[in-house]
Amino acid sequence: MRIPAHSVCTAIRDDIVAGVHGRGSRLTEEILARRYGVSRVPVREALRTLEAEGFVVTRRHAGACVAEPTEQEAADLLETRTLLEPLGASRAARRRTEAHLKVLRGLVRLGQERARQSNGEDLRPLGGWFHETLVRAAGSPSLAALLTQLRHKIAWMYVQEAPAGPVQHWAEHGAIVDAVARGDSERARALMTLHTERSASAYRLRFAPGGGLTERVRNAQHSVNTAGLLQ
Amino acid sequence: MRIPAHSVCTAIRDDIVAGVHGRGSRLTEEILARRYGVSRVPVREALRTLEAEGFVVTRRHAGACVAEPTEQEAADLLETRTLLEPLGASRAARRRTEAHLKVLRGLVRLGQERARQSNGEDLRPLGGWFHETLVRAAGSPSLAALLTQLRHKIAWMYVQEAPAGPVQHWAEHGAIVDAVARGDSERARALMTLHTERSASAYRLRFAPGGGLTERVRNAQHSVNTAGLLQ
DNA sequence: CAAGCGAATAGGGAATACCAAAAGCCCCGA
DNA sequence: TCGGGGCTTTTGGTATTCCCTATTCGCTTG
Repeated sequence: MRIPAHSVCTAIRDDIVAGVHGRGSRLTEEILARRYGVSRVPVREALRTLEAEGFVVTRRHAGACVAEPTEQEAADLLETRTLLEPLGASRAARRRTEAHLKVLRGLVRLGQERARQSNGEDLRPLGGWFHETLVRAAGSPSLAALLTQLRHKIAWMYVQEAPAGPVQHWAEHGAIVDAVARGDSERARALMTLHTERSASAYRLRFAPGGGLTERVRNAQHSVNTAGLLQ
Repeated sequence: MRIPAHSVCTAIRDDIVAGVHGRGSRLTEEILARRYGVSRVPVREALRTLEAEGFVVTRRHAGACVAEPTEQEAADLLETRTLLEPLGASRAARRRTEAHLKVLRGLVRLGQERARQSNGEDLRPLGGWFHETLVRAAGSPSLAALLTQLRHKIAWMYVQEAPAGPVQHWAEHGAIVDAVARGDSERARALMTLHTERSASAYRLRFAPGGGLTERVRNAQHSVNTAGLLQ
């Protein structure tokens, strides 16, 4: 599986989010390098980036492991998003361009259509794109980076159940875009607050809600992962 | 100036915040390596980290430059902090340990003392330590990392004027710690909201508020920096 | 037999050398 | 004066090497 070296970071992150590298599993530079078909240096750079993003933890001379966020951290993640997403919406209402509006309206149109017909899984990525473009319309790269990181982590720790009312869900998206189009930043913020609070209930923790995995099981999983990497 | 290679990242970040590497100035790997007395590899890793943190921007095959945040981004930074700091306070109220409380009370005691006597600059770091320990008491490493990054960036882009009423300022700190000690998360959040909103007015943008520096001046500064690096 | 200590090993941290490719520049010519 | 082409600089990436530390396994000893 040879991968362009400059996107090793994305590849590893995706694999972590997808569960290929399990929580707490060891990330050996040599093995990663072979797995993605690059040398150790790009791997190390990627690991530094992922460490800064909070996906891996490193101890000096002891290498990198996939992080093991607690239930508390996972909860904070959702709450952080419910705080920042409205900020993005309000900023977007002030700074959006016509091009942004066009894309947003297209996404909403598509989403509402599909929500009415197929309540299937194919509108999950649409929701992601919607929020992604919205925060980009806010014209603040750092805020956008923050929120995309948050979404990545949330996708990692939570499994998003099919939203209870997809039509309602996308109606809210539409209302937000309307407020953004009118430049009504306060209404956009309020609507987004409601929206994120409502959709937060559709997220369920991925790992055992009780107390996490035992050491025995963790080590077993680790062996499995290592074996898989060596194939 | 030989520096342990594993802290090159911190060194560069500190230099950026301190203004040694000016906004938009070029960061050549070779020069950085010589400046900090390490080889290119640690420098490259550090640059990846700093890129993830938003302090530098890189274009493929065109190297790294110190970022040039717009006025908008700077404003968003302050607003983001006023949103996240209260979250940290409320979490701290639920999760703080006795050890945390002890340190916080000590800091407040010290700060209030110095605020009464010398309204000088020596209580600036105290404020930083206070907020730092408070967010660590929240027991959420990711939230703590987020807020420390925010503080670094704010220190980079803003010059903090001596707070108008240091006594009042530290009285608010005391009230927050009291709420945290009682486990009253909602009151801690509310107090912190007030506190951050109030202190936000003490920050003034570092760079020219009009339209930034001209290309001419920027290049001149760049030469100066380069000369300084080569000494 | 248990517990603790020490040696062996594996893996990360770092330096160095080297190459390819892309970007930026500088100069020359139209 | 402006545009294009070649040259140089610098980055991206690989390979190799050395050193150092954490871990682990086994041995010794109580």
